[in-house]
Amino acid sequence: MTARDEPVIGREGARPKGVARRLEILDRAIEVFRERGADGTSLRRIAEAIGVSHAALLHYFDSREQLLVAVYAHAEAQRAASECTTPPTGIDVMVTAAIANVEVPGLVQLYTTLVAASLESQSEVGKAFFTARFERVRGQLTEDLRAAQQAGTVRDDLPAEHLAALIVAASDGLQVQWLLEPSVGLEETLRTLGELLKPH
Amino acid sequence: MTARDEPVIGREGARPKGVARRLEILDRAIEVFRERGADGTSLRRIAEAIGVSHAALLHYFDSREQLLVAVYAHAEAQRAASECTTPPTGIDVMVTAAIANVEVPGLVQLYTTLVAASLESQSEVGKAFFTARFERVRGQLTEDLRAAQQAGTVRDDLPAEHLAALIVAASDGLQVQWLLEPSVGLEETLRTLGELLKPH
DNA sequence: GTCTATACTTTGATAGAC
DNA sequence: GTCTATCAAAGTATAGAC
Repeated sequence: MTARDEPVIGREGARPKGVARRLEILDRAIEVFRERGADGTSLRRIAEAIGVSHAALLHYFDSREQLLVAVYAHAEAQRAASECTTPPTGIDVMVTAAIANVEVPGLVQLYTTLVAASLESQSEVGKAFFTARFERVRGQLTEDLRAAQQAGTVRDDLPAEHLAALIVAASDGLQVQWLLEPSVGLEETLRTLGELLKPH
Repeated sequence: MTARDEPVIGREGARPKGVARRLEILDRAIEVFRERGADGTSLRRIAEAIGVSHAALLHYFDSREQLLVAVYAHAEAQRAASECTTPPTGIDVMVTAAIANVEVPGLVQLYTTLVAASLESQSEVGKAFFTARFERVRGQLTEDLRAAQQAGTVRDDLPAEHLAALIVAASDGLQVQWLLEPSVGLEETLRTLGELLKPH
């Protein structure tokens, strides 16, 4: 996935100038999250850190949730773009992604918060974004796993779709457990999942 | 786990009468969640549904988060108490628990929201509750798995602690994926995880 | 001990001026 | 395109009635 594929979250009919300013705001917002985490991320605090009014942010994003989703999507796209070489096996992708996520605690916190918010019935953008994201990640992982099954590196007696969903779920869930209790051992536990997937 | 073991979330020095009223409030709050989900669960809405002022709720609970954590803890304890017979194998426990959870969407939503909130640095009660809960569930599951490993029903070439953390993470993560996209197949995927755990 | 009334502060969101 | 002004709602805290 390259940055070119990044879906534009927010105003659809944005002008080029507006798009540039939007990206500028997103970049600065990501910096804010990296520095201070995802704790006091009200519209006013973000706006203050960027140097504009909170109403200005709502000029580019229809709601606070839309801004936060755009921030997460942008950060994810940036990280994906920085990885030029895509590792072959699916489990390694998730391991390295989880490790990279956890090195920026604010992002995991933001991700978890947004996923939880997307479960609420009011959430429109969040539900759409994460539904699509889960489907995309599971789909990609399923392909990788199927190839690995044919190559003989992953056991082929279980459906790849299930394994893909399990990997995503385990990765998400372990990151949360690790944030609450670092002794869980994120990397080792994910590698144990990798062992589980190997053929007999 | 019986209801007797339920930790008292909230005021420590509560009198018997206060405890009774507290439980009454919790019972009614759970009803509210069952009926309307966890969408518009502000203190004022909950209070209105119960028939008291929102300030009255804060007489029994120090904060909104404390009330919500108590609601979840109470609902979990109720459900645990209703299961008299504890299934032997660890994976089945998680499967049935996940199925039961998902039948009350509001509870999963509440759980996910509270876990996300507990990651914030301000969260005190939430962080304490979920850290303890994860440790307790992982510990119990680790014991079950170790017994199953010695009985030969679970492969013993991988550490039980890792498997326990994986089961919890997969269960939590899959419930979220299922809520966003029911076609994921919560039960089947969890049973596939059970297959992964079987010895060669 | 229990609860209502009330006020304070912050929040997301909107409207309109420049 | 950006701001100020303003609003309604929310969490929180206090005072006092019973």
